Amino acid sequence: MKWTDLDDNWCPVARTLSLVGDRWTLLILRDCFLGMSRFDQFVSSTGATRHLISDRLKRLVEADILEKRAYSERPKRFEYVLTEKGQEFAPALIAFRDWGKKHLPVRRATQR
Amino acid sequence: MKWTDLDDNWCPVARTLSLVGDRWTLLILRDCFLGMSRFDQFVSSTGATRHLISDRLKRLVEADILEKRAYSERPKRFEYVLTEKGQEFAPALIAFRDWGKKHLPVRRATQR
DNA sequence: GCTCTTCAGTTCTTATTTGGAACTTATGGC
DNA sequence: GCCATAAGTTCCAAATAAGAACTGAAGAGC
Repeated sequence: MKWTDLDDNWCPVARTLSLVGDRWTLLILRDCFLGMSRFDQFVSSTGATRHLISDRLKRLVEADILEKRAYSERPKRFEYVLTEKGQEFAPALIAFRDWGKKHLPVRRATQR
Repeated sequence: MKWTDLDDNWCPVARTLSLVGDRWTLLILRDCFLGMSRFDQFVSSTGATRHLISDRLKRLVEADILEKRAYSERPKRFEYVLTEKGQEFAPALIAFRDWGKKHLPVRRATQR
């Protein structure tokens, strides 16, 4: 079964996962909440390949979670900003952050 | 970059994702919160392959999010139950559920 | 005893997705 | 003319997942 097949699952958690339940997608959203909006920012911040970022941004725009808009006409340059639907995803990321802070402390250099 | 490389990222969201930022892992956790605990239950409930479930359960046990314990000695049978660390992941799933309920309504048969 | 069923996996081969790096296109600056 | 920047796309190799069949231990029914 493919993960996109979850999009009409009875469970709202599964439907949500079919759309954003992927590390890179969630990292892109995190970046948006941190104020980033441009392609190359996402690439360097997440460490994902350009290919992946390109694909995930397309999905997010299609799902109306991000909006792609031109901030420059010549040369053509775009930025991605959270829609209201996207903004409302904040509680999920906050829950991830809090859980990570509590249960996954950063390992120190001495422990590596 | 591989996703497991996120485990010592400065960002708690990224660290959390390196552990559970994968659809099947999150679906397994959802099932645990719904009261499921056995291998075949996870397989049929999530629709993932047995291979995947096997792999993800191993990770979750290793991360101390689930505990594997025998509920029968002869024949050997196991169940997987949430640890306290796992229990505390609930807010994230609740956020996913609420967002999905609000923004991703189930499509009806007539629309397919 | 023999066959069927359940559970908790493992193994196998094939298909899909990712990773990594280079290339493209449009423009601006020096 | 040459280099840089932004936002992608293209290519091939490597890693991961899909799907189905197989294993092993035991119990239930006949």
